[in-house]
This record gives sequence, structure tokens and C-alpha cells, in this order.
Amino acid sequence: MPYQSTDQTRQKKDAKRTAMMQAAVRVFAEKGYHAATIRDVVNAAGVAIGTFYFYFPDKETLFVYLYEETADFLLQAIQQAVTGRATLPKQFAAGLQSYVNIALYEPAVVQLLLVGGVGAVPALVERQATFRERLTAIWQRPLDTALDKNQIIPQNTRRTAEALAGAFDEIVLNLLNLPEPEMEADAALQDMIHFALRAVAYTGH
Amino acid sequence: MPYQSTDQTRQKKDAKRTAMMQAAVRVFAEKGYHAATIRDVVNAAGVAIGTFYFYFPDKETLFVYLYEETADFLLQAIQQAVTGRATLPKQFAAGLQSYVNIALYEPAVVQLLLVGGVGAVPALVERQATFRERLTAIWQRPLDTALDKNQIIPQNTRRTAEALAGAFDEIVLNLLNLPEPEMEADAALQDMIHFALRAVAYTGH
Amino acid sequence: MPYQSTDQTRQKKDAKRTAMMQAAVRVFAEKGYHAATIRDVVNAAGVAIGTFYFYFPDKETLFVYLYEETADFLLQAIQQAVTGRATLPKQFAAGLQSYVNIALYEPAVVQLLLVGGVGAVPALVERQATFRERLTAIWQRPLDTALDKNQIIPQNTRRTAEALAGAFDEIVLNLLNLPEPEMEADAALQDMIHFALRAVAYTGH
Amino acid sequence: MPYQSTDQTRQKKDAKRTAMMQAAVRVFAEKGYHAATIRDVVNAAGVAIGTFYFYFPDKETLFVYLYEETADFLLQAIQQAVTGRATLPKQFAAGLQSYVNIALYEPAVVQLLLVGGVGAVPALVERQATFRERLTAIWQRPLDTALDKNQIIPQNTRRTAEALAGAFDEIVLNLLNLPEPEMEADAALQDMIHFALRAVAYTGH
DNA sequence: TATGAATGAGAATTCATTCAT
DNA sequence: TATGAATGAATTCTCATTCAT
Repeated sequence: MPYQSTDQTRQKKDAKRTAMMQAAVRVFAEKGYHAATIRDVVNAAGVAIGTFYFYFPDKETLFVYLYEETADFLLQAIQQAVTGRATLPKQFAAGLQSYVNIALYEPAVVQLLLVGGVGAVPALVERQATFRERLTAIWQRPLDTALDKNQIIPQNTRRTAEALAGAFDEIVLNLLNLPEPEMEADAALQDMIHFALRAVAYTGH
Repeated sequence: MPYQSTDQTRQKKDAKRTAMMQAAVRVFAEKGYHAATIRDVVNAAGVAIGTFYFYFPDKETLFVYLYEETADFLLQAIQQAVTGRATLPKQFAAGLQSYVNIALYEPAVVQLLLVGGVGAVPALVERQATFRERLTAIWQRPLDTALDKNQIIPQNTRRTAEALAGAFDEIVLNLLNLPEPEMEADAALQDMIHFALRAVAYTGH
Repeated sequence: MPYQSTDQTRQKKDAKRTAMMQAAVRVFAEKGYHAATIRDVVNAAGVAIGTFYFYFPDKETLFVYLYEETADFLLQAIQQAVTGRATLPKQFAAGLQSYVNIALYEPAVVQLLLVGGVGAVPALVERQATFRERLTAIWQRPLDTALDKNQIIPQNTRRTAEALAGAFDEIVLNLLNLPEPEMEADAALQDMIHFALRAVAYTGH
Repeated sequence: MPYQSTDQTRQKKDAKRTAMMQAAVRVFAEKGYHAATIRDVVNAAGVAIGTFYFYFPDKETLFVYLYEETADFLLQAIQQAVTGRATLPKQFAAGLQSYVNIALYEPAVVQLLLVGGVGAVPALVERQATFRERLTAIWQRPLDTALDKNQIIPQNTRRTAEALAGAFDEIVLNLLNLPEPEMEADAALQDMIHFALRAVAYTGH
């Protein structure tokens, strides 16, 4: 009997593939692209080296894929939170809340994107640039809208958005470096929101 | 420029050593710690591999030393600029001017510190943390002073300083990624100053 | 065509086995023993890797078996053609006709035997030697007969046969390397026959 | 004192390079391209793996280089022997003498070229084709000259040359497979010469 | 001091083979 | 019978480091 391929097997394979990707995210987040070895990844996943190459073509491809998946996940989460709100304060609050939540519960996601430690691998440098671009865009859109409504003072919203993106990342990374990030998360969140509202000179109407 | 030996007696040796370090900064800045090879460094410096190991014990030590020298250079330059000014706006202006100047004329310094691409090498991770710490402190001190004088509204100055540090770095890195950074440098500088003053809610007295 | 199972009872199994062997001949002929992978073979045969190991114990055994089957097929075909003729010219004509036909219609057979690209695998080296031996013998027997009848001048027929075997192989391989071997096949065949008759100094009676 | 680079060192390096290439020729000749490993080569040369890559860029490049050097050596030796003679019998005798000598005293050269065991590596397949081409050309030129002078009967000299090249290779390879090739070399040489003269139907004037 | 040949541990990747289903 | 996921030994190649000159 020729072995069921559609049912359990397919699911198991997908499960293993997912497990390996999660292990890989953790390893890459912790060590960075170059310092992480395939052996690290397979050890973390509890499989043999050959198994890695059964599921993925090579190290770089996996990393790029992981990076993009992770970037999409983070960006969409923040974007979605922002999109659902009407006013700038609520947009900051929701977007940052989402960001902080991910940082707390999926720290590897944030570390992979923000630390990375790529250097010299063209394909990866490019993705990083794209990620920064998209992240900035998320913050810039609400600013443009608010500017239209005269709710913030005139400014180069693109530059402000860059600055905010950098500011938020720094706060979040510092948060993750604490021994107990959850203890400080709320305060950090509030500080970020207020910082942002001041920085854009939000007037309220 | 860093690595100026003040002792005039051991000029020759220091000259070669300095040349190698400058070459190393460029190479590390461009490729990141892991992707850069000792061969890259000695090729850039125009010496043989053996010569490298006469002056430096190993790759990691060199990088750590370079990182610290470079960090000191940048931090002292900014600190000095800030120290000489009396008011917060002038402090931001002078400090950021200094930062931007270094970014324009010694881009490798900034790239080494901000990009680095380290990951997983404990000694390096530690230095990076220390650098962030010190950079934040530079911006925090003027804030504390201004807060004492009621020139900015009450806030967690430590967190604000972190945010500003992150914001400035992002702007500067984006500046360096432009094809002609000098064209945009002044505008970026003004935007950073205004952003900072808004973000701290500077009232003027 | 080789691998025709004469036993009609185990048709099914033999059919699959035969299909795999035919695929394997093509793959080995194209890539050579080392460069060809089991995966190549099973892909060409349209089965799974496990199936391969159900029918064959391992790569080397398969190749050896294939080589022997293929050698038998070629040698028997030529031998049979030669055997049915009475005079040396007709023997050369028939044997070479047979050889060329196989080269044209089963080029993989010839390439497997003549190119192979083995090297270093003792079992295979041995089979190759045996094949050369047998091929030489095919041409030598008619020469011995002709020599007995004084139809060719005295000579070391063994050496002449070796030379002829090498000569024919070279011509046939060059033929197969042409873009359209069929166009040239007849001319090549005639040239080989005349070459052989001259080389043995055939006198006619 | 900066270590002499022009004198002894250069010579030593060249000597080592040559020694490694000779070891590599032997290994490749014995095992074929695929079955030979870099480890085999460095073991045969008595150096470490890294040393190989200090002298040569990679396995394929070395093999191609070796193949071409070896082919040039063999072809030039034969060509030179042929060139110095006036009549076809003397040309065959001299060329084949040269060929046999090389086979006896540098068997690896002949084995590398004739056995090779390449398969599937495009760069190598190409070189092999070129080698066959040039080898055939060496034998064809004297034939064309002889044909012009009516010393051989009309024939397709290109095809005859191919056949002769194949014939000679077969004889020489068989010679090398004997336990004591030198014992048989003279007889084989005479047989080849006579075979060739018969095969071209040499008339003498 | 300066050189660069030499080393070998370690990294990525391949592939024949096994075995649970 | 048939499958293909899983394995790990083996291979190519890199690069930090050493050391005789």
C-alpha cells in the first residue's frame, strides 16, 4: 500500500518545517546571520543536518525567507493596529502597543529584524533596507493625514517618521535587554506615545 | 581623526599600526565583523598577513579595540560640542552638527558603530551596549539640566534620551545611504534639531 | 533491446524494473557513473527513491549489472552479425553495420560502454577490461580464420583486433558527437569497412 | 630583515607547486576526476589541505590546467617526432615511438588523457574533445601529404586518422595494463607501425 | 620587524542509503 | 510493494593563526 501522502504525512511535514523555521529564527536572532551555523539550527531543531537541506535549499535562502516572513508579520501587525484608529494619539498607542507586544512575546522576531548582523551579503542588505523603508512608511502615513488636518505643525513627515522609527526601535531594544522586560513594558509604551506626540507637535485638532 | 599617537618617539611603529587600523575600520565598516577577513584588512593596508599578527593579537581583539577607539572618538566629539553650549537648542545644534560632520567625513566610523554586524561575539555585544549607554548619556545630561530649569516639561529623561539617540542614528544612517549625503546634510540637521526640540517639549525658559 | 524478460509470469515487476534500468542507462550514459545520482535515475524513471532500493541493492551493483547487460547486448548483436557471414569483407560489413545501428538507435548503450567515466571503482574497472577483451575477441576470430585460409597476410591477429576495436570505437564515438549522426552513418560505415580490409591486408582468397 | 622573496623562497615555492601538480596528475590518472578527492591529492603530496588551496584555486581549475599541460606535452612530443621525418613509414615509426616512450615512462600522462573518467563536467568534456581533435590532426597531416604524392590510395584521410588515433590508443592502453609493459613495448610498436601502413595502403612511392 | 607559506579546524552542502508507514 | 522523510559520512573550500626565514 503506497503510504498516505495527503493526510498525516503532509501535516507532519509541514509541522516539522514550521518547527525548523522557528528554531532557525531563534538561532539567527541570537547569533546573527554569519555567526549562526546550520549545525546550530539543526541542533536547536533536534534534527540531522541532512534534514535541513531536505526542507530548505540553503542558508541564505532560508534567512531571506525568514526575514521577509518576520518583517511581514511585524509590519502587518503594526499597520493593522494603526489602521483601525482614527486619531493620531490612538494610532500611536495602538501601533506601539502592538509593537511592544510582539517584542515581549516573540522577542526573536524583533531581534532578527533589528539586530540581524548581516553585513556584506547583498541580498540581505537589500531586504533590511526595504524593511526600514516599510517601517518608516507605517508611521509616515498617519502623520501625513494629521498634517492635512492641521493636527500637527508643518514638518517633513518623512524625516519625522524616520526619526520615530529609530526612536521606537531603540526603546524596544533597550526594553528587551532588561532582565524582566514585562515589568517595564507599560511605562516604556506610555513614554513612547508621549514622546511621539510631542515630537510631531500634536495639537489635538 | 582617531588613533593619533601623542607620543612622538615611537612614530614609525605607530604610523604603520595606525595605517592598519584605519584600513581595518574601513574594511569592518564595509563588510561587517564576520564577513571581513584579515586578508581583506592587510590587503587594504598594503602589508603582509604576518605583519598584522605582529601588531595585533587576533581579529577579535583588534575589532574590540577599534570599536572602543572609534566610539571614544565619536562620543568625545559630540560631548565636546554639547559641553560648550549653554542652551538646549544650541546643545542639540552643536552636538548634531558634530555628529553629522563625522558621518560625512568619516562615514566608516559611524558605520562601524551603528551597523557593525556583530552578533554572537560576547565581547563585542558588551561593547555595543556600553556605546549605546554612553551615547544616551550624552543626550540625557542636557535634558536633566533643562528639566531642572523647567525649560522642558517633566518626562523620563532617560527614556527621552534613548529615543533621541535612536532617532538621530536612524536619520544619520539614512543620510549615509543616499548617493550624495552632503546635498541633504543641512536639511537633515535642521530637521533633527527641530524634531528634538519638539520631542522634549522645549519651552524656552 | 536489452532487459527483455523472457519469463512472462513476473511481467509487472519486470516491467517496472526494466523501466528503471532503461532510465538508468540513459542517466549513466549522459552523466557518467560518479556524476549521476540515484535521484537522477529515479526522476528519469518516475519512481521514488525507496523504489530504487527495493529493486536494486545499491548504485554500484546496478551499474555493474547494467554494464554487463549492455555489454552482452552489444557484443551478441555484433557477434551474431559476424557469425552469419562467410567472408571477411561480409563479416566486417555485417558486424559494423550492427554496431552502427546500435549506436544510432541506442546511443546510450554505446556511450555507457565507451565513455562510462568510471575510474577508481575496482568492480567497474574489471568489467571494462572484460568488455574490451570480448570486443577484441569478436574481431579476432574472423581474422584467425582468414589467416588460416591465407586471405590476409601473416600478422599478430590479436594486436590487429585490438587496433580495429579501438579504431571502430573512435569512429563511432565521433559519429555520435555529430549533430546529425544519421547523415554521416553510411559514409562512416563504408570508411570503417575499407579501413579494416586494408588494415588486415585482405587479399581476397 | 624582510625575508628574501626572490631567491630561494620563490624556487622552493615553484618546486612545491610542481611536486603537488605531479602528485595530482598521478592521483587523477589513477582515480579519475570525480573519484579523486582533494584529500587524496594532498596526501599524495604530503601537505595539508589548506596548502592545496594556497597553490590552486579549486579542483576543477587544477584538473583542467593539468589536462591541458599534459595534452600539450603529449601532442607536442608526438608532433615533433613526426615533423622531423620525411616519409610516412618513418613518420609513423617516430611518432609512435614517442607515444610509446611517454606511455612507458610517464604512464600517468597517458592515463589522465585517455581514461580521465570525466563525465558531466562541461569544461572537461570540452577539453577532451579538443584533445581528440588535435591528436587526430597529428596523424592526418602526414596522410594528406602522402596522398598528394600518391603514396597512399585515395581515402578520407580525416576518417583514417580518427581510426588510427583510436587504434593506437587502444594498443597503448592495453600495453599499460600488462604487468610488464616494457617487455612487450617493442613488439607493440612494430605491430602498430605495420598496422598503420597497411591501413593507409602505403605503396611506397 | 616583516614576510608569506603552511596549517587544520570548521563551515556549507551533497548524496547514498535506511526505514517507518 | 511503494513512498519519501530522515540520516550522517564525506567532500569542497575558507580563513584565523603560526612560524621559519
